[in-house]
Formats: sequence, structure tokens, C-alpha cells
Amino acid sequence: MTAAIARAGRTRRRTRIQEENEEKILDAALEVFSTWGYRGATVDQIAALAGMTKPNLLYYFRRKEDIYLAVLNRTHEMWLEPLEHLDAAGDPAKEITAYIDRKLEMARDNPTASRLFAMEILQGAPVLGATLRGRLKTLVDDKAAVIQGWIDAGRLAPVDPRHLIFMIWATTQHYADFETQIRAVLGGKALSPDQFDAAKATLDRVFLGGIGSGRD
Amino acid sequence: MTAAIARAGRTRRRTRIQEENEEKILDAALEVFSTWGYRGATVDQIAALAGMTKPNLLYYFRRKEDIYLAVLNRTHEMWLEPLEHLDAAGDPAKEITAYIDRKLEMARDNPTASRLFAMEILQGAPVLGATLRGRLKTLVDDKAAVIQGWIDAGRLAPVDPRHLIFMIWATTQHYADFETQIRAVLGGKALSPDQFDAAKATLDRVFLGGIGSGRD
DNA sequence: CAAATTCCTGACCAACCGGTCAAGGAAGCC
DNA sequence: GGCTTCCTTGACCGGTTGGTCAGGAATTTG
Repeated sequence: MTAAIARAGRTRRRTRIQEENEEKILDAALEVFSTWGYRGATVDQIAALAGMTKPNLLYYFRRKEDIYLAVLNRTHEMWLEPLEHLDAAGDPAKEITAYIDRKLEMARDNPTASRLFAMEILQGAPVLGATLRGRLKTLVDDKAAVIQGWIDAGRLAPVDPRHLIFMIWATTQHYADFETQIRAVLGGKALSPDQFDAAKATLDRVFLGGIGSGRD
Repeated sequence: MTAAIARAGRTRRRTRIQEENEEKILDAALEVFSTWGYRGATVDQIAALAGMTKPNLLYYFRRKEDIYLAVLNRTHEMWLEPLEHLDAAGDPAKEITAYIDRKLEMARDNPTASRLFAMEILQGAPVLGATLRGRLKTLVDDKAAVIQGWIDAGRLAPVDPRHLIFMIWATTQHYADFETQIRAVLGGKALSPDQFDAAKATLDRVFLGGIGSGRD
């Protein structure tokens, strides 16, 4: 996927050095784009963080846009994945809790990826727009039907499945996207494991209390 | 507040034209900064949207940074306000529902303001950092104590008050900050009143179910 | 209406930005 | 070790960006 963009068709072989440097570049680009957005980021900045000169970086990715596309492509699978695991055959409460926990772990382990998507969407999703209206919409429609099925069977309180999904996205991603604010309010430097446990406990409890066990 | 920055001490009187043009500029700046962030936005862009030339804009605000500060200052009171209304003397469920509804209305009526803060925080809160660690932290500490009081009195399920507040921020602001994504998933162009009602109903139900009426 | 003040603009500037290119240096291969 | 391919870099380029400035136009004030 990455290789399809990076240095596309410019060398005969794909070398070890290419592999290494493209990874360095994409790591740096993730950091820079997720903080400054596409327009706010500079190629120099990315190159410096990747430990190389600008012309050298542009030897691997000919254009700034190519870097952005590559780093978005590299992370967007990871983005859709957790929801795909929501299993109609499972226990509703357990499935939803597991989904929340997976998403929260992603926010903890890949905060920059989360922020990159936040940036992309704040800017009107110029790149991911089509994916959102396509694959993501299909996926949400699908899983909303699963949740609606649970509700119809009386196994879950009657809530709008789509807005429930939005709530889960919002609350979990918040810990990555707004980390600066959360740190400021809670005090301390980084979000501690304790604080993540507290977040997880609160989310589980509110969501499960809010939708648990149906019929009312 | 704005006048303290704009054209500070450069004219003797404060004129009608100053008032009008500074407002035009700040409206335009809100739009542009909230989409592109500080670095991604250009002064030309803001000037064009405000319907004036760049030198003319710079006659009112000498530097790009001054515009950014002014537009953040103008909106950040509005930001803190809804939480301040949370009243220890009121009924817990009613107070929290009212808070959620107020924040959701703010996201609906001032989505660009919400996005501006999201941008600022994604960029590490270079300007608002001090405010977050100061006024906002104090406010949250204060209101968390109120909620903890309700919990101790058995009028609310035992949840971490701070993380509950984060959840409310996350879910309500999500409808402004990630509007593009929500529109993509729900289909349609703008978020309809119906969809806002559905969001409100879902939020009210999940939060109230999740924390309602205490003791368990 | 005329003087004082404020407002507006075109022309301009230095710094920065994305991107190119020629040429030398390092790896890989036989 | 020599040939081929790949990697790296300094110098450079046109366009954009934030910001200045001199001077003319509009507005306010007496």
C-alpha cells in the first residue's frame, strides 16, 4: 500500500534502505501532520524529525501530498478494525464493553493516529471523505442493524444505534485527541495507567448502565 | 478584550468602522482558523473572507498572531459557561441533563467555535494552555466536588466525576468537531433537527440510565 | 467647508515553502 | 575490484506568506 505510492516505479528493486527510510518518514509525518494538519505541516519539519534532508525525503516521496496519502492509508485500516469485531452472535453487553475497551486501548496506544484522523476530519476530510461515505457508512449501517436486533429482542435498552456508536467513538477518541486538555485538568504530565483505568471503568459503567439489559 | 489587542493605542477614538471591521475580521478568522489551524490559515484567506485586502486587515490587527489571540479570547468565555451553571442545590439528574442539553445546543449553534478549540488543543494548546491549567481546572475541580457530593448522598451512581465530565464534553462536542464524519455516515447534507433530537435523546438516555438514581 | 484624523490600497520586501537537478558517494552484485 | 544501481546532498528556483510603507481617499469634527 505504502510502496504503491512511495518511489513508485523509480527503482528496479525494493531495498532495505527504502524500507527503513520510508518507515522513518511515515513515523515522522504522522507526528507532524497530526499536530499541524496538512497545510500547517512543512516538508522540512518532517525531514528533520526523520533525520534526513528535504531533498533526500523527496527522493522517497516526490510530493508532500504523497506522504500525507501514505500515512493516512497506513493507519486507516487500524481505524475501522475494532468495530468490525462486534459480533451479532455474542452477548450484547459483553460485545459493547469489549468494543469500548478496544477503542480506548487504541486511543492509548496510538494517540497520534487518532489525532491525524481528527485533523483530517476537521479539515473536511478532503482525502478520507470517500472512504467515510463508502466503507465506513456500510460498516456502521451493518453494525447498527446488529445493535437494533439486540434492542428488538429486548436485550438492550432502546437507543438509536448510530448515535450510540458515535458516543463510543467520541468518548474513547477524546482521550487521544484532547489529551492536552485532560492532562491540564487532571494535572500531571502524561496520562497514567491509573487514569486510564478510571476512564475505562467510568465508560464501561455509564454505557452499560445506560443501555444494559433492555426492556423498560 | 478584543479592543485591547486590535489596533491597540493606535487611534485616539474607537470608531464605528473599527467596531464593524474588527467583527468582520474575527468572524472570518473563526471560520478559517477552525478549519486550517493557526499555521495552515493564511492572512490573505481571512482578509478575502472578511471582504477586504490584506493590508487593510493588517491595519486592524498588526499580526496574524493578534487575530488568533483575539478570536480565541472572544470565544473562550462561551466555552466555560455551560459548566458554571451546574447547581449543587438542584436535582442531580435534572442538572446533568440540562448541562448535556446546553452543551449540545452550543455544538449545534456554534460548531466553528468548537472546532477552533479542538484545533487549538490538537496543536498542544499553545495559547490556551495556561487557561486550561488554571481557570478550567479550578472549575472542573469545583464541579467534580458537587457531583461527588451527589454520589456520596446516594443520589447518583458511583462514577468518577471528572471522567463523567470528559464524557459529556466528548459526546457533545463530537457533533460539532466531527460533523463531516457524522454527515458521511448518516447521509444527507447538513445535520437535520431530527438528527439533533435523536442525538439528544440518545445522550440523555445513556447518561441518565448510566448514572441515574444512585445506590447499587 | 476646511482641517484633522482615520481608513484603505498598490507596490514592495525578506523569509519561507514545495520541489528540481546535477553530481558525488555508498551499496549491491558479478 | 569494477560495474551498475541506488542513495544523498548543496545549490537553486518560482511561488507564497507575513508584514511594511507611502500616499491618497473617506470620514469625522469644529
